[in-house]
Amino acid sequence: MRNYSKQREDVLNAIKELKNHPTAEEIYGKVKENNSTASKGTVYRNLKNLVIDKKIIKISKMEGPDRYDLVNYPHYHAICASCGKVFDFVYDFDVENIRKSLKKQIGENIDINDFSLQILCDKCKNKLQKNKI
Amino acid sequence: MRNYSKQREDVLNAIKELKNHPTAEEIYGKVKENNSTASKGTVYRNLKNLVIDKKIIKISKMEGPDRYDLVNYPHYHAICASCGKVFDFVYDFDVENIRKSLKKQIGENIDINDFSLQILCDKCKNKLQKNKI
DNA sequence: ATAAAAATAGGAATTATTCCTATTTTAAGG
DNA sequence: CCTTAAAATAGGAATAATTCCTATTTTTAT
Repeated sequence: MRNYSKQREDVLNAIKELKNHPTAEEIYGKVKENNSTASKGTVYRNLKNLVIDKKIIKISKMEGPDRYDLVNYPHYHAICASCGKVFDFVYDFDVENIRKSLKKQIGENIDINDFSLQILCDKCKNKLQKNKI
Repeated sequence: MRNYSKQREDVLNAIKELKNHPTAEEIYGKVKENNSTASKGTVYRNLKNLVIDKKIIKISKMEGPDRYDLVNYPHYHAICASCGKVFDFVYDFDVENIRKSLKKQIGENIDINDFSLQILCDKCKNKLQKNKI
């Protein structure tokens, strides 16, 4: 594993400090607050690299910018399609079996980095019911 | 269930015609090609509504705009964090059990609309190995 | 020590998404 | 069938998010 550049560490540290799924913009802000030289391009590049390296994952919602979260303990995200609320949860997915199944279907021995669930939360379910959407 | 507006159907039809995970822009293009009056705002609004209604799902990658796919048969998506390649796959997730687990953890009886996997495909794994990233 | 490869700064350029207002359409009630 | 309120839309401006570009710096490999 190649050593992280100063800037990549700055990005990772910013996420650690921010907590609660910051956006790229918020991360860039924190990075600058910490007097890192990292430019916006560098932040985006390193967010991608950190995702590839499984240090962080990206959380995408139906609205607003993408968000990022540390991979510090094994948890996943369930994201409401309607209101965008993100629920952290733990679950023991049978990763090995899923990987085998994928191997069979696509012929590749991929690595599984993350699961995410798109859901409808109670509040939104009720509201949609009421509005008959 | 409220009837779909003409425009919402136009958006859904555009996705059906396009196949292969079109972007909002591509969908808007197709919608216009089909002489729908739908504006861009309408396309985005209805993409969200169609996701909430489980007619389509959104696919988010590490780069490029979000993409959409029909929920026509039960399949999920595994997305390479590095190259963005999307693999369709079928898997029998134990939805009921996952839902129960979520109920216990977050106290809500959410609906699960979709699963998605963030992965590293073989090609990218090898390239990263080679480059020691 | 040196050359090649990779990463960065700085910010411009582009692209994606949201938002706004006036208008039109739909739903509900009498 | 009217009437009114709520919801959805058109059109496009405004905003926000992301990518891209060039010159420079840093790292890696030899």
